[in-house]
Order: sequence, then structure tokens, then C-alpha cells
Amino acid sequence: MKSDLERLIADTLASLPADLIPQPVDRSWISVERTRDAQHGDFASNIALRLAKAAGRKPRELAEAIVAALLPHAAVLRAEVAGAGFINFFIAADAQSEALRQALTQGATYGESRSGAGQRVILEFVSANPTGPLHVGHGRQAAWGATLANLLRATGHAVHREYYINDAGRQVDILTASVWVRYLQQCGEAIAFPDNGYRGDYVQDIGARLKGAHGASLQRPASEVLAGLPPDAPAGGDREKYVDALIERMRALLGAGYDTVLELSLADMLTDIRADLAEFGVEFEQWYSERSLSGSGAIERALAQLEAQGNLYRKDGATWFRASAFGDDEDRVLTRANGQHTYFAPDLAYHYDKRQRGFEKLIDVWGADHHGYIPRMRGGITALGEPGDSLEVCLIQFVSLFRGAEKIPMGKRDGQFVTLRQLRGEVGNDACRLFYLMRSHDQHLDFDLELAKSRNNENPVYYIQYAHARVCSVMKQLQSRALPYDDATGLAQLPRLDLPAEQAVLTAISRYPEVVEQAARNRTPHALVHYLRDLANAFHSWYNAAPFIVEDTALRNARLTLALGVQQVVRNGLTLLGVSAPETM
RNA sequence: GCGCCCGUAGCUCAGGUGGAUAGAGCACCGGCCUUCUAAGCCGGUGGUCGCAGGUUCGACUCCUGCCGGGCGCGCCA
Repeated sequence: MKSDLERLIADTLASLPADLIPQPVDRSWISVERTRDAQHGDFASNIALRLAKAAGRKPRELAEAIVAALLPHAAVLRAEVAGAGFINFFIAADAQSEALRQALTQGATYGESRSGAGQRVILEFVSANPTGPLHVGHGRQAAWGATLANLLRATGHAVHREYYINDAGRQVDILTASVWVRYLQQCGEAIAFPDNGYRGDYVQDIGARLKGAHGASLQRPASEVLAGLPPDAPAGGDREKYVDALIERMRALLGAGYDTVLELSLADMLTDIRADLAEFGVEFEQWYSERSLSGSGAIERALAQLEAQGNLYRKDGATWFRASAFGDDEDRVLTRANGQHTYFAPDLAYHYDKRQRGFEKLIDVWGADHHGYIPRMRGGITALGEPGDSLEVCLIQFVSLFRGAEKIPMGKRDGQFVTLRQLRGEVGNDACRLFYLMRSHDQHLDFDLELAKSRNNENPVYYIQYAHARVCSVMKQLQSRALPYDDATGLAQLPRLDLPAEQAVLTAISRYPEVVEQAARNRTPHALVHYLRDLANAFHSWYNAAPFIVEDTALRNARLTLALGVQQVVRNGLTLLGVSAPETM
């Protein structure tokens, strides 16, 4: 409807004399938006205000001329000038109910569009290190990324969801050493846990599984393990140096056994993460291993290309990328003096690989603390000959947990963080996903566990679900009274829906495709949550204002048709959010 | 010090590429169940949109400078 009206205005403007309107009018100047107030009609355009200066006339005068010359359109009941020079459009009732017709005939696909058709998007999200269970911050990224993927699909994009597994590098070695120390402790060895190790209980669990699978075959005397190691932090030493030395010692003592510990630890963590996300309704087309990049030579190829272009240089024994020549604040190390790659090297090769796989748009969902990493990655992609704007990074702000007014401390150092699994277990998947998605991604999120758990009217989750359940309940009631519902009659009788509350519901239903479109385009899943609340509100108001199951067969069918339309749209919207639409509550 | 994000009602937050009297939930006050689920509805109280300038016919929205909060500035990831 919006684009119909914009076209109508464009055609009308073109028909006006050039001495009134400077021709041609830039199409992007013409925009139609929903009105806030029903008194202002259904849609409004500010075109007269925008053209006033160029035309050298008063906005209202221009608006009058445009309205007078307005070409006829079946959906437009009337247009009038208001305020400073707005043109308000009143839509014919028949056109208003067209959206409801579509909602019912299209069913689960109502709201979908083709605006992103042909665009191949790879959406990388979560990609948490497999060195510990997912925490509540990852949960927000998971819910947000999954919903953005749904929105992009709904608007025609070809979306590939991917999780990048950081299964190479030092963090994995530290996990391996942590597991081994726990295992040795469980074997009875007197060995202190490294200060820089992963302290969570899950490490104990993996150590126990290691013991179960390999018995004492990986056990070494504490004296051999510790002999000659530098002091750890508690003894006045350096925790980084100590853990690195411990890893080296472990390699020396275990040989191939090192990889046994590493593989088991990694597999355990990934199994846990995959299951956690799957239970949360978050799926990926592909889990992409960082290690596979070195195996395939992709990192070396990317480095060679940068080298050939003169964008690499050596300094202090390390290999640097001239990031400062591509918009970053300073140059960045790709290969350390010890010969090992930094995190950046494989990650850049990975993003280059995404382009090589044919994706036009690379959307990354990152925690807000990684914002400083963006210029580096974009610079690297640009240097490799790919368009810098093919990379789009969505930063997700942090989550704070509250129990009522009390903030829950999240100490990362001692592994005392709340896991996503704990959160889901306490508040449930539905509340969890909706609460995660209620706020804008660039807004810090205060997540109140008490509120999310509450089964009363304070909890916004139920408000939306209740609208769906209410319609189901009405249909059941109809059945129990042995009354038929006839959709053909209902659709034919839609003009009977003339109550203000009914018009409000019709309008809300017709807005849905626009909301999906906009939420996808602006990367604002939270807009869909707010819309669904509005739709539920319009429905609940109507429900209280008029009975649906009435004697008048024509009116009854018309009302039930509208109610079923609400049910369909609520279900479609909740599905995009990954929230269930229960039939009873 | 530099960079990114945020600052809107008592609390938590919405406010299309600038547009009409700044909205919602919760909290608070007052109404509505012999009728389809009251997890609901209706009405009311509540605002210098952090502060100060600037651009504009018009600024919560754009620009500059401050103030306050969060995050980041590794040969960590």
C-alpha cells in the first residue's frame, strides 16, 4: 500500500506543470508513512513540505494543488491537506481488509517479501570459544542472530548461518592443560591448578571423562610435571609464562597423548555448545573449523596475497599488516615473533574465504567489546581486494542479570558466570528469547530473572502468547456450541467489521509485512517484539469490546475471520522470534 | 588521552532516510467478570527528551563542545 501511494504521488507530480513543481522530482524525496493518529487518516506524505523551497511556494498551497490533481486510485477514499502541509490519505475499507484476506490465504508465509531476493548472505554469530559453556551474553547473540536470519529469509535473502569454531591456538591449549591438571588431581597427583587455567566445574567433568576413557595412561608424576617450571602467579611469577611452560611440558611428557586430551576436551565442549543452542532453537548450516584453515593452506594464501601487494612487513621478528593504510589506527601483527599466527590471521583468511564461497554480504554478530576489531577486519578484507562494505558487523551490547532489584555479579575470573543453560532452565526458552530480543542490540540489557519467571501480568511474554491462545479458545468454544465457521462467508462479510477496535486490528494486521521488511533491513529484531505487543493490545481491546460468537451469522463469521487473522500473524511473528505460540495457557 | 555505544516518565525501554499535541510496559490511583480464559480491558497521575550552542520552515532525531555511565585501545581471543 505504501509503495502504491508513493507511485500515485510520483505520477501525480509528473502530471503537474513545471512552473508549479520543478521537474523531475527525485523519487527518493517521495515517501509515505503510517500516521500516528487515526484522525490523520491511514497514511501521510510530507512531499509538499519537502518541495516547498524548490518550488518557491507555501507548503499548504502546494499540497492543495497536489490533492486537487491527485489521480484516481481504487484504494484511496480521499486525500486531504492538514497541518503544516501534510497530505493525509484515507484508505477504503475494502482495501483495508485486503491484508486480512492475504494473511488467511497465505498463512505461514504472510509477511514474507522478495525485497532481498538474490542476495547471498552469510551470517556468522555466537562463534564462542569452545573453552567453556555458553554464558548469558552468548545467549543474547544467539537469539538475536537466529532471529535476524529468520527475518532475512522472510525478506527473500539466501541466508547461510555459520558458527566459527576457534579450535586452534593458545586458548585451546590452555583448556587442554586445565583438563589435564584436573585429571591428574583426580588421579591423586598433588599439583596446583594453574592460575591462568579455566576454573569452571565443567573442566572437572571433562577431566573425569578423560579418566573414564583412558584410565591412568595419561598420568605422570607431579614431580616430573612441575620440575623446572617457572613460578606461577601465586608464587610471585607470571601466570602467562607459567601456563605456556606447563603446556610445553605436557606436550613433552605425553607426546601423542597431548592430542588425545585436546581432542576429547574440544569434542566435549562442542557437544555441549551444540546441544545448548539446539535446545534453544538456534541452528546453523555450517560449523566452520579454524583448524581447517591451516590444513587447507588458506591462511598462507591470504598472507601471500598481502605480501605480493606489499601490505606486509617485518618488524621485531613479527609479520605486520599495514592496517593503518586501510583505515585502522595502527598496523597489526599477523605472525608473532615465535612463528605462531595471531587470532587475526586465520580470522582474516576465514572472512576472505566467505567471499570466495560467493557470499556478497558478510554479516558478523559480535559482542560489543570487540568493536575495536572492526577496522582491522574491514581493512584486511579491503586489502585482499574485496569491498570493505561487504562486511557488516552487528555489535550486541552486554547483558546484566537481575533478581528483582538485585544485580547478579558475573565474575569471569573464577568461572562464576551464569550459563545460558542455567538461564534457560530457570526462565524457560520462550521468556529467554523474548527478553533477549525486546531491546535494541545497541542497548545494554537488564534481564530480570524474577520478571521473566513470573507467571502474571507483569510478564510481557504471556501478553502476546495470550492473544494467540485466546483465539484458539474462542474457536474451541465455537465447536463446543456446535456452531460452524465458514471462511467464505467471513471473508465476504468483512465490511461488517466497522467498530473502531476492529479497524485498529485490521490496520495492525496490514502493518505486519512492513514491520518484517523494516526489521530485516534495519537489523532491528526488537521492532518485531514491539509490533507484536501492539497487535496483541489491539486484539485484547477488541476482545473486551465485542463478543465474537454472536447470533448474527454473517457478523460472527466476519469477526472470527478477523480473529483468525490475528492468530495467524501472532504465530508468524512469534515463529520468527523463535517463541512458541501455545494453544492454551 | 584516543575510539565505539548509551543518556527520553519513579523503574525498564520504544521512538523509518528530521515532520503534526514525545509513546509503551511496570509501579501508583479509580473503574470493568451471571456473557468467548481478568495472564485481559477502560480511564487517570507522571516529561527542561543529560547540558549548552549550531544547521533547518521544523530537531528526541543531524553537527560541535561539555557532563555522566559502559566497553575497547596486546606479538590475548
